[in-house]
Amino acid sequence: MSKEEVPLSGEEIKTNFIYQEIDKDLAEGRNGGKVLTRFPPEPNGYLHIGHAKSICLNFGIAKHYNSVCNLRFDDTNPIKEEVEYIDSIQEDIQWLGFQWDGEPKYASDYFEQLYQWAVGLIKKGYAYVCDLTAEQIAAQKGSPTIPGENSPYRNRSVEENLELFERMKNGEFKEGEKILRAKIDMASPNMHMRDPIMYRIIHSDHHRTGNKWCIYPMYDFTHGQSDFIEGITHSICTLEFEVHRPLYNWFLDKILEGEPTPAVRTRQIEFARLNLNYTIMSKRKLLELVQKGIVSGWNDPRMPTISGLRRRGYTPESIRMFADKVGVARRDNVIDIALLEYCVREDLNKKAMRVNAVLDPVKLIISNYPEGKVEMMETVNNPEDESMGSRSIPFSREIYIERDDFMENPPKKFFRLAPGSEVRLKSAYIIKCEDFKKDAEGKISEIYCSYDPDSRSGSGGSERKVKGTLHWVSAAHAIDAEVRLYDRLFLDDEPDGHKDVDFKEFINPNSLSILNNCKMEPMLANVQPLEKFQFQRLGYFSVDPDSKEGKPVFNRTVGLRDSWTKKQ
RNA sequence: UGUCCCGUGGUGUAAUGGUAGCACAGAUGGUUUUGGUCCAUCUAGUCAGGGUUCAAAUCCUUGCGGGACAACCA
Repeated sequence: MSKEEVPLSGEEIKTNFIYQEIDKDLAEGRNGGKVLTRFPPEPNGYLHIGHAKSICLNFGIAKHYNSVCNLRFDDTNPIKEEVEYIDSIQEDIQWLGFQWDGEPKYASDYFEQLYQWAVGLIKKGYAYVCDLTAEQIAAQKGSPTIPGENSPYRNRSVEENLELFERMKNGEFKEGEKILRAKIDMASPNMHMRDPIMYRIIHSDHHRTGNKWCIYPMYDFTHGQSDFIEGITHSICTLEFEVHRPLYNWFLDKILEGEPTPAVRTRQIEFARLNLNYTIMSKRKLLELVQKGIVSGWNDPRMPTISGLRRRGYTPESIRMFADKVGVARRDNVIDIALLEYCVREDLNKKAMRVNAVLDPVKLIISNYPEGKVEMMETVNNPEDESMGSRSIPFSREIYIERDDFMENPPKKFFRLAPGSEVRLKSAYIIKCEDFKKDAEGKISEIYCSYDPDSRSGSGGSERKVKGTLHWVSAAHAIDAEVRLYDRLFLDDEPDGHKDVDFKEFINPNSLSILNNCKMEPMLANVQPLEKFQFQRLGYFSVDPDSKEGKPVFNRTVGLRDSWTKKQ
């Protein structure tokens, strides 16, 4: 693939094993040549970059095979699920650039059908009501190496099971008093086949069905059937569900026993979930960060959530590019966060307007430049994209430059400003440092320079080469702005990989630093939330929604690649 | 002492019995009015042993290593 063709999900040739499996199914004539996928989040948290991988995969497959992808909320546990999450999930998927087929679907839409199937399984002798407590069930379940024991309720008559299940549905029992279990094999080497629970009693209102139900189906008795109802051909999920696959197939087999062969029979295919170094991906732990106020919310720019990345300044294109580059396979993986950063730089390099912003300003006075004079300097908006044109920026006698760009005693390869040295002011003149002043604490307070009037950018005399080029803003014209710099949230490359240390122990105390005295060129007074810029020589920055009229707030998405500080 | 899955450069991912390739990361040089971009070059890999074959990363086998599974979560 050439550099010109930015790979986007579903738009280029796929080589991962899932596509190969689908091709195989198609070649064998399965499912009448149809392909239909689904993305099935539980609405119990915000989507994160790991979900983005799954979204790109499922929607990408649909697109590749000229089909569609369903969005289905797996909402079988009213205790954990909230409408806020349903809304955020839809927003995030659409922002990523994908659209599900028709209306969003809900597992709860199928509660009635699921109930009927459960009754059917009881009648066929494949399910029974069990009175054991959670503790008793755990005790008689055995372990991976020790077979379990049968429940004393395992051989209740069909009639009794039917009556009891009906009474469970009618709310005649307390939570935990009774459950419906599948009758499979308590000695199975697969723990999930040891008479798994199909229904439990929960006396909580459900966000969609209200108080209609007080029994709720478990994941295993819901997911495969929901796929089946929707005609999903390939049910793609992560590796930890692999051991559920026999059960997924068992329920469908038993439900379909005695029925005509269906046109579509879903196949579950598992792939390895995404892991990122220096990052946690567990929804439970992300929720903990939110609830304990360690971050400002699910969309804190340090969070690996889609909404966090969006606020940080990531683009949908960059995230899709990332999803393509990490690939899809079955081996455990830990992706270097540098790849994510590469992707957003790659995207923004082509799109972002270059502007001048000085984050840590120090005043520089050009002694031989006339007081009160203002020149408008032409500067190109994006050297990577001529069509973005150019603009004018004001230049005057007093400017701000970056404190880092001056050193009193520079090392040999320092190309910036130092006593007696010359630098180019980007899009303006070459200046020479003549003197500087320090305050009482020994901090540089002012720098004095002379300029070469023949060196104006674009003029004949501008050919002269100097080693360094600095960004700057005219002091009289600069606007004030706030900039938020982010560093990784965790100092350990695998924060939740330590058995004896809680992941919160690794939180980086300096993951956020706020700069309040930044000086920027005038055009940045009027910006819209999520607008993106390259601050010349610094990095990519995105306008935060906290911005106020005349006082913008910028989030640093990612710094530019920097081969200078690396050398230090 | 169980069942299942997985082992390709530092990190990912291709090669599906026929030249181990690509990307990120790292290093070096060139261009440059961003120490950015771009360009060029380099570093570095098939977990180990045995077998099948003209030929094995690929098939078989035995080890070794990693992971998943014992929620009325999904």
